[in-house]
Amino acid sequence: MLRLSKLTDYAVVVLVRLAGMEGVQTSPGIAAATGIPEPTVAKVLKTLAASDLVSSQRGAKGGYRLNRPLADLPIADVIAAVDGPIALTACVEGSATGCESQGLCPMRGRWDPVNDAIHKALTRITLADMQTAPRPAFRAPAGRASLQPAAE
Amino acid sequence: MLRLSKLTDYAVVVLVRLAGMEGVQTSPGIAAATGIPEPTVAKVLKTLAASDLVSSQRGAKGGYRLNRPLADLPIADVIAAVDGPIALTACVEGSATGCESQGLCPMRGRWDPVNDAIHKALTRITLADMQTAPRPAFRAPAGRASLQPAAE
DNA sequence: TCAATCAGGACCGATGCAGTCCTGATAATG
DNA sequence: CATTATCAGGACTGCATCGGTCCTGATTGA
Repeated sequence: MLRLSKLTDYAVVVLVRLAGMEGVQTSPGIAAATGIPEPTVAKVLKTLAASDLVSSQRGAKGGYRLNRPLADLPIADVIAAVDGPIALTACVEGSATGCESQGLCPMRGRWDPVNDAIHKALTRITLADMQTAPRPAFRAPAGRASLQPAAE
Repeated sequence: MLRLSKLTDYAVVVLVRLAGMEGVQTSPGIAAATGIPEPTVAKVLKTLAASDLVSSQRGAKGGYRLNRPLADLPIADVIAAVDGPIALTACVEGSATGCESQGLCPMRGRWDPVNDAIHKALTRITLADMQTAPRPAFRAPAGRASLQPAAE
């Protein structure tokens, strides 16, 4: 459980890749570099652009560019951009009309502290933290420099 | 996203209900008290029993009983019992054979710190915390003793 | 022996996600 | 100005998972 979508995982990979270059990068280019299928990369990029995590340049010589440095990009933002707001139950966030059995459910709103704790934890961790995580990509392919292992 | 299953929500409701009584309680009884359909309650109880969160007494006059007080029951345990281990991606937990593009994925294992943070946050919060959460069910008229079998 | 209750599945429908594709808008270039 | 490369924003489908129900035993008290 608590499984987040693959798209979010892809988004992190794409963003890290995007951070490694100065100019704009195209969807096919990123797809080739990361091994993620091109349509999927395009979809992820569009989603990230909609949330202002990346900027897009249309037309020929266009592409995408990272808006903020990785160290300033909490993973919570990425998850929120791709997977929607971070909420643990369907019964959360002032959806007064969502829960079908409001009168019966004795736990209404009880998940709020849990959600808050998770949100805080996810806001603390940035993509830079994930980039320098202990595990150093044991078989990094060509085109991507091997990351230095960093003790936590 | 990060949505946990309804079953987990039900489990919390059931456990809180279970904590309110001394002796054993039957599935139909809990179903009537909480408004959750009886088969679903039975399923939740069986799952919780499999994880030793509750004890069961078979036969006539049987039922379920809570094993530990709510204050000693972190929400992480409930989630793990109902929804399986807490892990954010499919790429996690030593599944060296799971990821189809190991060589390409530069983020292998990068989610570990995130998972760890979430697990810690979830372990800190117990069911007692959720029971006494700030928000007291803003529209539950009769507290928790609604016996209507969810006409919806 | 009989009835009540849990155990442990199988089973089906609905929901949501992953992934692909299509059509248009924009901008550089010859 | 025409062409081409690229993003924008959908719709669409197949698949997996989950929610929920039900059935057949095993156990135990009366």
